[in-house]
Amino acid sequence: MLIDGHSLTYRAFFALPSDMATTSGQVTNAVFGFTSMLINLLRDHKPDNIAVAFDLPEPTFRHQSFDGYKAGRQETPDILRQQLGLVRQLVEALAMPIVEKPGLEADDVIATLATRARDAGEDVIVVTGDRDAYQLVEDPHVKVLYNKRGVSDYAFYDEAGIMERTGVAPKDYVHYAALRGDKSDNLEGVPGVGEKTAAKLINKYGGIDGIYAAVDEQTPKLRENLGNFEANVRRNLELMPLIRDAELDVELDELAIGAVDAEEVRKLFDFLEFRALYDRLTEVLDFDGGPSMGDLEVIEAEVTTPDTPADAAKAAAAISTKHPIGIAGSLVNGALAGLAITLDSESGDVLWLSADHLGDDAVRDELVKTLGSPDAPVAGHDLKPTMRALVDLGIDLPGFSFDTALAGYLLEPAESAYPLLGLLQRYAQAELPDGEVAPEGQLDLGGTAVDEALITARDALGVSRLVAPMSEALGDQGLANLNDDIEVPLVRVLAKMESLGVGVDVAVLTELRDGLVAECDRLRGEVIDAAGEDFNLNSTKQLREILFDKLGLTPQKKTKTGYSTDAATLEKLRHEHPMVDLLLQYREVEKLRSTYGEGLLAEVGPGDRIRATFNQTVARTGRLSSDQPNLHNIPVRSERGRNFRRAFVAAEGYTMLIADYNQIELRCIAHLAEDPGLIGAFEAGDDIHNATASRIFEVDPGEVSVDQRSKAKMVSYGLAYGMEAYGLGQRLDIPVSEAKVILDAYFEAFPAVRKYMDDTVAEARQRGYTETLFGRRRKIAELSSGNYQLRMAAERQAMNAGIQGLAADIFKVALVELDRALTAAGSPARVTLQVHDEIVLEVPPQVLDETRDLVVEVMAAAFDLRVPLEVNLADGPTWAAAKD
DNA sequence: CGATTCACG
DNA sequence: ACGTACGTGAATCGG
Repeated sequence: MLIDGHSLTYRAFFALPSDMATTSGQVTNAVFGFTSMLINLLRDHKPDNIAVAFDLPEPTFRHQSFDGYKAGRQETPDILRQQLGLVRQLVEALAMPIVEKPGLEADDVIATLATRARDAGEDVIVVTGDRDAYQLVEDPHVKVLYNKRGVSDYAFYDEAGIMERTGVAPKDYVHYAALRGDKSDNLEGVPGVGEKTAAKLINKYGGIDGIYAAVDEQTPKLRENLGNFEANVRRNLELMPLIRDAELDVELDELAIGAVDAEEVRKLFDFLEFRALYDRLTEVLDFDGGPSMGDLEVIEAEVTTPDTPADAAKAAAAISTKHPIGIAGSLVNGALAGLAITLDSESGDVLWLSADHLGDDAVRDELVKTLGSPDAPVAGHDLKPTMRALVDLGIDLPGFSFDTALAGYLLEPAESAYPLLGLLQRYAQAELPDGEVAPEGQLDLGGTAVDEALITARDALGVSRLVAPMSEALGDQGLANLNDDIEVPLVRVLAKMESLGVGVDVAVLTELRDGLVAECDRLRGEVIDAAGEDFNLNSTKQLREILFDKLGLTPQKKTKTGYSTDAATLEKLRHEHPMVDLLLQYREVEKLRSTYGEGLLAEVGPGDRIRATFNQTVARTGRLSSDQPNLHNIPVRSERGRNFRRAFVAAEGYTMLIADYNQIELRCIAHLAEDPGLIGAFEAGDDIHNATASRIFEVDPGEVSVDQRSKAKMVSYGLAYGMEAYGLGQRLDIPVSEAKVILDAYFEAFPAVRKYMDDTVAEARQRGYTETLFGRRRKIAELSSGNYQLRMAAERQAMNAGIQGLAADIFKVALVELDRALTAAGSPARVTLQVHDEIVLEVPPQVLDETRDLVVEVMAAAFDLRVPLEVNLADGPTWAAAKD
């Protein structure tokens, strides 16, 4: 068996997702795929002898044919090149001969070995994803196992197989391929000659010489093409035959599988975290590499359930604060039904406190002393909901120091969820037992079934086991500071914010809702009148039929399911029919009615306050997100929508203080790009859009028109997203050509910005991920995609990640520091909301002035950028106080 | 549950 | 020839 290591590794790389990586960040998709293929080959074909060949360029000078002829190939991505090294290590550890020679490609090595083996009367299987190998099948001893795609899709070709596949005999394959050319090797063939024509010509005339001897017999077009591109064909005919008589420093009888270095294999598979593959390997190769790595330790908890509150208090007092304390809460409607606390993570002792016990004052007092100590290293998995419930009980966790879900997010921000079980398998090689625990007569302990206690206890124990390995993984990736100094402290700040909630004036909200309901009904009637037919205005499908079929309006753009009816489209159709304008009004009012009117009212909780959730592990850039309800998209841009902010009110005896960063993302760009023009403008405190417009349009700052300023503003905003001329044109409603002129002028005026964008993309492509200044990583896999669309989208993500991510990191620091400063000052002011670059506080009017100073000071000092961080302030009885 | 639309930074 | 700005969450329709 002769394996083309290069070709199979390539195939594996492009077949498997490149976000497959070890906990320490090494991408492993190609090695994984190659290893899996290798194991299957050994299992299915049981070769007596084997060799793996790799490409090896000329060490000092470049071979003529290497340069020109491979020039069209895409450069090997870094994350693939690293893996080629790992594949070699793997093959070496498995004691399989590697055959290669400087200046030769793997397929030449294979051709030489195949020829020698054939001459020695051996049967040969060539395994490759390279079609050049077809030419080797001319002898019945040689067969090709051709990797069509992926890691398991092969075709096994003998002579007849090649005939069937290509239409020519293997001995004629080179002539056939010379006509067709080879795109992947950048060899052009003859235009208009494809699979069928090439086979027909070869079979009729025997070969290239025969074809050209009889070229006059062809149709005029074909004759012309054959004539014009004869040079291509002759060159291909020179380059395509594989070298069959290379001098190699191995003999056939050396190609045996040697003694496997069991320890080396074990170490390598361990590093690559190939547990399942290791088991598969031991099944096909006989060696003793120690116990299977697939065996996970099963974590079993020993639960202590105190009988009386007095016992519970005693147990709570005995909680040791020496080692990581894993805790897990059992929540019912946001309230604690029980709390599991690990006592000894080694032995598996876990204390279970039921809701009854938690409600006991003596128990609570002891918990405040132990768990509530700043020295208690409390850890949890997605602990914020539990923490919020504990805050409600008056128990704070100042020693809280680790959250496994949060750590999982920092290590892999692209995951959609971070289940504890998955983290245990991945980072601790352990799992929790499954199955029912108390099938009959479930003991009732303070309102919670005993199996709930056991399940929660296991979670707590699992957490305590994860702290060490996950801390190490964070350290390895340079994420320790981000975790310890920002994300973990932020959990407590957010828990407090969520627990407090934001005040709502239900009367105002109801009035708004009622007004919108009435207006919605009115507009619906008017739209239907104008349309001349009753239909469901909320159905885009029905609306499409009315607009484009019945009324014959001009379609603008298409979606997957038909013509679009979005606002940008309707805007353009306004003049074509009176119903369009009414429909736009309806859309606006209906959105406000349903999402904000009905939606917010449904979320109002005790004390007329809305308590949303601020998710810390959702946004892949490091931002927070908000749900139930989403308080990050309360209307502000339209007059009518802004009214909703009047319904968000300060509590009795408080006033609202709203602080937001001025242009934080643009400032991040200025800092990251180190653009002198941008930095200068911010340092001078200029109106940044005016200053930008002045530079783009080359007019004095005093002469900038309103139109120029708004264009500059749009460019600046689009910048952080990697906007292109087309997008700018769409948004400004100007021709793409004009948009391109503006964009070019921008990059002319701020050259460092373009350089930053280019460098960022290049670096991300090299490493496979982006990194913010704070070390926050985000994998971006598609940067090497062959799909243009995917690749461009990935580039925009890469450009945006560092900017949005830095702004998010700075904001989080500000939030943590502000909470700390307010606590240290014993201030009665409190944070009730955050919206990406805005912090909303409730402040007693007596301390308003000092709080304003404190907030500005803390926010401005959150991070030292090359430009100042400016903070805007506003205050008033409602959230609507802020006016921009 | 995917698709569409639209609210925010 | 195609598609075209990043990141979210909620409401609604319709298969």
